[in-house]
Amino acid sequence: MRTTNLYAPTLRETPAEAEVRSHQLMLRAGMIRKAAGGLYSYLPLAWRTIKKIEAIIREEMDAAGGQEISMPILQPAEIWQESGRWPVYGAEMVRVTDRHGRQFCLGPTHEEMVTTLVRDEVRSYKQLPLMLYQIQNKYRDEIRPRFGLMRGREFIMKDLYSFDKDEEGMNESYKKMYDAYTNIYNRMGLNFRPVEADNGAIGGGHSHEFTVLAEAGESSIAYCDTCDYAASDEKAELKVIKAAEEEILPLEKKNTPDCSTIEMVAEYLGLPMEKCIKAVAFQTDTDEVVLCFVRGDHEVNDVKVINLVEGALELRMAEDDAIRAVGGCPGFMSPIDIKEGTKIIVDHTVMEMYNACAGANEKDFHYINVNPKRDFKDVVVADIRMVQEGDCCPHCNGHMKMTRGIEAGQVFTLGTKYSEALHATFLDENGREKPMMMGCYGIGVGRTMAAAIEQNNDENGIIWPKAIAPFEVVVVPVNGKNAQQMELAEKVYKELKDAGVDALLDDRKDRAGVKFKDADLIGYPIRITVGPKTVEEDVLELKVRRTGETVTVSVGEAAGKTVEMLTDL
RNA sequence: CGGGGCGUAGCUCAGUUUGGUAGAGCACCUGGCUUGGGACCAGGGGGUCGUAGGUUCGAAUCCUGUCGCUCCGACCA
Repeated sequence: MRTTNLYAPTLRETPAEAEVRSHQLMLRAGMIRKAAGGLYSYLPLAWRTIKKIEAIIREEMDAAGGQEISMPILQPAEIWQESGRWPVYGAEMVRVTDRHGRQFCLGPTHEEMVTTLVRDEVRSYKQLPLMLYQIQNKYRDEIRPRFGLMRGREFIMKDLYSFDKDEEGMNESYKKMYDAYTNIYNRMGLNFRPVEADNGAIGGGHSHEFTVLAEAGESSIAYCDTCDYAASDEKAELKVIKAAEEEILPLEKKNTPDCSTIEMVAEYLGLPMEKCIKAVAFQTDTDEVVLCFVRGDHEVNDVKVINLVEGALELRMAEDDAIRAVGGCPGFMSPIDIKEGTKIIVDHTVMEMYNACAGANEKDFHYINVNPKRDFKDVVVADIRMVQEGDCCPHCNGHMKMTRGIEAGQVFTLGTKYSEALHATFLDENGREKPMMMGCYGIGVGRTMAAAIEQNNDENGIIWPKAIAPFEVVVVPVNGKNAQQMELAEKVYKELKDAGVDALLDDRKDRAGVKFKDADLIGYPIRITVGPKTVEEDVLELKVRRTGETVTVSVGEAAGKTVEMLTDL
């Protein structure tokens, strides 16, 4: 490919609409252009990278036993009604009506489609396991599309669905996909972590998010500095923290005027925050009040709370009246003296505290010498706190660190949620009808590209990992109007192509600076410069984008040396 | 959907406070000159100032509606 024949309009300045690095750089490098909010055209450079990412995904999916298919994007409402998701999916689903008044949607995901595809053909356990995947556009009418390709309304996604005859098989399929994903992200050269994730409403089973580590990431993850434990902050398990044993003192009420926050109480009474008990009151979607208590220096993790409250789908902060109705006093709450039957959840670390301070359920009063084991009645004890940097790892003696990441892929087991709803059943060895055990495994392709840029850039532009670079090497003749330089550049370019290198020749007649700036911006892993010295002394320069390292070789050695350097990158 | 910000040339933005002939840099076209890090000189093309209405002798500028973009929040791959 030659630059004069490549549609890659680079921008010297950063368009105002782009906030994050990957978005800015993709626009500047002439990779993408916006059609409307959350909708983008992929120009040749971006599309080459997308195809390289897809190729890696395909190889690993196929190697793991997956078979590629393609299912409709436009999907009939019926199958969604059958699974029960037509009404619940909400405004996020793009719905369309055809000329006959039939309803359809643009698929936000393909569980219904693939399950109905399989149920009509698979009858016997002998036809299982089965793994089908596709790389397809998906549609979600996001409330707020943002960050360029990171959160669009139309996005490219690889989705694989596994069908097994039993749980054991499903777990095997899960393991295969987990390993395949690990290979995929390793091959792309990305720094990532498989992170234990909360799969909330989707139901039990395993779930990992493959998170590319980057500061601009939307998800906050916690990982152990010693073992390989990593989890989303919402999911991270926490050990009980034992407090030093103390003599148990009698409960005492203290006047604490206007001390409605932990900081104020702690300061007023001269106690450290970890001697106080923090109260947070929630109300469920059915208006049940749930009182939660954690140590003063901790935070409540509402996802853990939701999972503990039967039937609750969401929580909001409780209204003051609702708190009073169960005997609590906003700002001065404790589990003591709360109306019987009220749901009270106490973090397991709180139960280990001695002579702590907690609200007295009366305005401007707190109790001191609260001893939860003695004083708390009818409470649920559980892990409900949010992980913090420095917490002990639940699996080893290490400590937790926090970082941010971009969720680029996710794997989870579905069990029989869709196979039951859509009657995807088979006959087992004993002739009994059973629903298939399913799993689903997604990779956001465009998001992965954005994540790669987010993780690999500097002030001059993108620094592509070679496996997904739009071109591996760019050959730049310093003076495009100098026939001798052009001739040598052509020669090097041809030798690179012959050696199997994915090369680009910058044959523009622009000044050298323009071509160098573009090369840095677009981020080709290696740049080969052909200049006057090449003509006069038979030497040219190979420059590594990431390190800035340059080596000088003869024209004849160029292709061989490039191949060698690419191998080491 | 709640809360901020912004819509003026292809891009980045000035001009809006205090109403009076539409601006700059970059990009683009022509010619010259130049060629190892986004040159230089000369000439040129390009905007119903998002849109609809109102106030005014006169509106990019003031008022109202509306559309779009963007950031934060709730939601999510």
